[in-house]
Amino acid sequence: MDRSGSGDQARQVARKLREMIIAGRYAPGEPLRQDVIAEQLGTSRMPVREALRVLETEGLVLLVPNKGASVAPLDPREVGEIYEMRVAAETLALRLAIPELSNARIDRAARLQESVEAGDLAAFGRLNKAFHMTLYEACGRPRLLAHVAGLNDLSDRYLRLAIRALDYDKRSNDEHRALLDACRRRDKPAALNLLEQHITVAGQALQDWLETACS
Amino acid sequence: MDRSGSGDQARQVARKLREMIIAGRYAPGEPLRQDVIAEQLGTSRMPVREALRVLETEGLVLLVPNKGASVAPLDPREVGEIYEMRVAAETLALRLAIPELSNARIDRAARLQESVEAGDLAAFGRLNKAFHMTLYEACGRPRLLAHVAGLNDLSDRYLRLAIRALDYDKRSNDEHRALLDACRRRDKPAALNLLEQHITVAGQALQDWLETACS
DNA sequence: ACATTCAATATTGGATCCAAAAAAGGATAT
DNA sequence: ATATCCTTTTTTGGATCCAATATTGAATGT
Repeated sequence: MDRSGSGDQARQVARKLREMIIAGRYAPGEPLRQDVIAEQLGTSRMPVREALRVLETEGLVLLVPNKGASVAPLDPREVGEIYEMRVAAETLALRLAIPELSNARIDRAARLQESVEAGDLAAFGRLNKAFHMTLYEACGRPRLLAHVAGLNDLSDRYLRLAIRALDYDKRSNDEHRALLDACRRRDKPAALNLLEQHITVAGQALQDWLETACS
Repeated sequence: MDRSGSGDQARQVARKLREMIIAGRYAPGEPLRQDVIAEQLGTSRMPVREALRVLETEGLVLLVPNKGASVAPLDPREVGEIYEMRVAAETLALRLAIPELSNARIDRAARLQESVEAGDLAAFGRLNKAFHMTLYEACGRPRLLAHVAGLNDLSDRYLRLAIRALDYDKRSNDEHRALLDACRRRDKPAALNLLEQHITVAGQALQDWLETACS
């Protein structure tokens, strides 16, 4: 098959499963049978087992000895924790990024924001993440960026459920534009404030909706 | 039931390898041969392979397709990034912990600090981590705590190298006592300030020493 | 009818096997 | 002597095999 990753099917399996779980194509709590996945992806169980280990440490899969793997359940009470961590990590990333921001990068982010506003709801998660990451990437901290991306993956699973009900994207657009403006002015305090509010408010709205809707 | 041995050797292997790497018993960059480790730990290669995947996502192991695993190299330039992340994560943890801190927990931390001061240098890393985590655990955020613990593991690899040269532990003791005092007074701003300084200064000293000593 | 026990089944975890890729070593040519 | 090619060895990655554990379901007894 794909020779590009020859010698590394576990990574490919992990990537595919990760996308599927984040996109909600596997239900939370759903058991993940090794042989089923292996057959679906046309490999043996071995790469699947390694992939499941990786996804477990990423927090997307629950792995119980001798019982097997299942999609990590969604717990609305966890949303608060994830968003608290996002505020901490993303404000750090932006703080470190702003002094390094080039106009070209800001323009790139602005174009992504236009795509967000033009795109459909299905693409929102992906484009929204790309917008934020484009700004953060200027900080040049690979480990921090990986951490931010991981938190984004975790929260996207919850966001999917609420995005329609909350008009989440509408609200987000104004804040994104304001953030871009602050970045253009290289106004660090304003940008950090906007970002913190952006994330905090979004997390609060999300958690509120989940807790009322799921009960 | 006998939870200890059966059903999950991969976790045990991961735990042992993790400890070995953090303790510096494997040199940075050293290749990790699957069959060697398997024989040393009395298992087959399979649990070793799964463990290596896990340790790779934790940032302790480098895994190159078809080439094998090696202990993640130490790069002094990375120390700054890790400590920036520690400040963000640990101040968050402490901020959330302080309102929940019981006197019993503070006393427990204080006893750990006494152990730190009494213990030898070899035990410093472990006891120091236990001291901090005891305070943080009151925040009740499992994911955040796991993240903090992971960052601690990463920085301990560097700290090991410099701890003797820097009289790191001496400096640390005063700051720990001051932090305990602030916690006893439930003085959140003071505690957060002390913690931020504690981590930042330690990181700076560590990075400076590494960059001069390694060049 | 219901709970319990025990056999049958399914699924995981670990070991082994095999092929492919990389590394090591040695012969040859310049 | 050195570089290059080719063979041999080592090591990884993936598939398969087997044992141990968990789950299912049926049979039995109350």
